[in-house]
Amino acid sequence: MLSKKSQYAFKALTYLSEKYEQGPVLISEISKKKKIPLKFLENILLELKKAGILDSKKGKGGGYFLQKAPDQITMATVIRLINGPISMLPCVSLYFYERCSNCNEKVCGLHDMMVEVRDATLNIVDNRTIKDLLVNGRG
Amino acid sequence: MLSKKSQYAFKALTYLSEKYEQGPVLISEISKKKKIPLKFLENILLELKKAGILDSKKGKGGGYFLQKAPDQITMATVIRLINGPISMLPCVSLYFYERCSNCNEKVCGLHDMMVEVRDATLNIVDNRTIKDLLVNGRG
DNA sequence: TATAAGTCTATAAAGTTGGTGGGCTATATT
DNA sequence: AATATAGCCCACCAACTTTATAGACTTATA
Repeated sequence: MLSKKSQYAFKALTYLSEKYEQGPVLISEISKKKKIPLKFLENILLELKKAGILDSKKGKGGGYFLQKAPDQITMATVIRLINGPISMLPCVSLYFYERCSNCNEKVCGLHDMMVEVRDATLNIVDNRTIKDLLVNGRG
Repeated sequence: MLSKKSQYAFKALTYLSEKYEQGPVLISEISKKKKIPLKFLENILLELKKAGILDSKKGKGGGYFLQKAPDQITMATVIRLINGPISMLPCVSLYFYERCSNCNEKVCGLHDMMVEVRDATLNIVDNRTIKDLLVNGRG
């Protein structure tokens, strides 16, 4: 399941997409409009910034804004950053791989099945962007 | 990600599948062979029993055994029981549905996308059983 | 009735999640 | 230069979940 933090991140990104190329947006504005706890949102936005998804400006007239176009930010990137692995097992993860302790990946039925699930999921989240979150005034 | 508990459950079910219709198997035997903490395994097996997946016999000569054939126990059933929702959001879950707090499902891009992910995942885990976990002496 | 083996209840350590508080730093304006 | 604005950073915390463990209880068999 996606954490609440991830859901907040998507709401914030949706909001910032609507304001894309319209200058910096205040954290407090996003917090208010999307009903996200201010300080928690602060952490999330900072994380998105450090990952190169957002950028910010300090001082008066400052705020946060998208660093790339909405259709250049994939769902997979955001999920991995804020939520963690997309795979159901560490041993099938592409970005968070960890060896299985008590089983041999090469002869593990569960492994094979989870690879399938991973690929089916990636097929969607790798090919969708946050632009897809705001079709027809949605969000 | 699947919890350690889920992985233990699958290992135990794999082992019990190999011994299907060969009489009760001791918890301690499964624990030893699959390297699963005994008391933890106890809880897991009991849960699987209460869900009608396993059955047991007490006293001497007792133990656990599959209540259905391995190919009659879907992955989805076990995951939902031991791990929880398969969906990435409560608002798209079929078995653990919960309404979204601050968004309208009918006009939510994230919702729509997560429905896709759910269906792609279900398409696999609904059509695989624990029999598929033990192809060619695997496990 | 002794023993084997599952069942039930309770507890607890460790880690994760969701959230807060307060001070620091950079920027714009006057 | 002073001040106000707004993001940055650090530290902490309560609640919950995960991963167990301990011990007493029940039931079946020989």
